[in-house]
Amino acid sequence: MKITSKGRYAVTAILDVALHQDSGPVCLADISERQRISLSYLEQLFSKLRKAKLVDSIRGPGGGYQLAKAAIEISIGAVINAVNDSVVATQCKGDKPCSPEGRCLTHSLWDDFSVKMQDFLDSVTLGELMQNSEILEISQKQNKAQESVALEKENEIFHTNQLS
Amino acid sequence: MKITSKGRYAVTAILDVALHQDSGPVCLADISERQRISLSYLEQLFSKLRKAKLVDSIRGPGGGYQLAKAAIEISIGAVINAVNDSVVATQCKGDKPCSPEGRCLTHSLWDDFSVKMQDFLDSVTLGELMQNSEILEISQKQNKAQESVALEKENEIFHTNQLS
DNA sequence: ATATACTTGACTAATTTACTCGGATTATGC
DNA sequence: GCATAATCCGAGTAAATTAGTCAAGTATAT
Repeated sequence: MKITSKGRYAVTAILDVALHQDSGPVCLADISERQRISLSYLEQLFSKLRKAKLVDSIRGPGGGYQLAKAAIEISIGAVINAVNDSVVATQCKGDKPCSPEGRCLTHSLWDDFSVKMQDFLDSVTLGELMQNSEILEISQKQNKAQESVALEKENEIFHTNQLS
Repeated sequence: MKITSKGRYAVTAILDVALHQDSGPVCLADISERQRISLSYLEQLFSKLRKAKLVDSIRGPGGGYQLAKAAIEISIGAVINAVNDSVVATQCKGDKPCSPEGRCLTHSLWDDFSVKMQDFLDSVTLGELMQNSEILEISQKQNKAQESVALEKENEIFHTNQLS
């Protein structure tokens, strides 16, 4: 399990698909422009996302990518695993302990943690993030609406409501 | 926030200190031998761990490193952050939205996730991992004890208990 | 047909990782 | 005080990874 900017690119890119697929397949050129990720790099990432069955591709004009399942069923962990090359599994496993005293123990401790982290990453889904954001966005819009109303009343409330 | 094998090296190394510091300061040469990490690389890692006030150093013969606080107060997140160079913060923050439509939104979604992950990493401590492992170790010893008993009975139970 | 868009593979600059080397500093025990 | 054990420190480097380019395809809608 590795988490680098490559994973961030993949997650933001697939999130872009999730956010825009209502109006049909999302093509990489659009994602490239919106997210400022190079087209060729997106091609590499989506090739892996497709092989991991996280997105479906539609070729030809008007084509692009769609989520292969509901956003709530796609975990961040799956996206990140998809774009990272399979780990070399340099750690020893439970069955074949590695020789130097103390090493196997720390390995198993790291494995403990590794499993916890994987569980965490698998528990967060694109859908969940999108929901949070919608709430956030709505509340921001509400704030803005209130703000413009508030501006008119500014002088009246300015000194009476500093703590909100 | 980045999670790579560098972080794993740091965590296993500081875990090694935690596991062996009962008998005085733990020197890097011992960690190097036990964990098969090059001495010079350990020096770099512990330089950062020390600057992050996660370990204390004792120089001279018989010296080495000790945890700067209780294992239960040292989070995996702190260890990983300590050894990774400070992130360039290429993402836009809430106050200064980045221009292309859709980009800022996906950035804030990623930030949502980033905060969740940081919280998770901060919630797991060295002490917690060590406790789990002690339980694991004890249960393994018990298993081994049972196994040697079981070996004597092997022929009797071999065909009657395949599914356990 | 033709333009659109995915598909694939080879190649590359920049960055990071993991490591080496050489030395300097500090503390201990004889 | 001197050898030794250990941390400190910085420069340098080969290998790996990242992020990207380029070029040649294939499938499909109009």
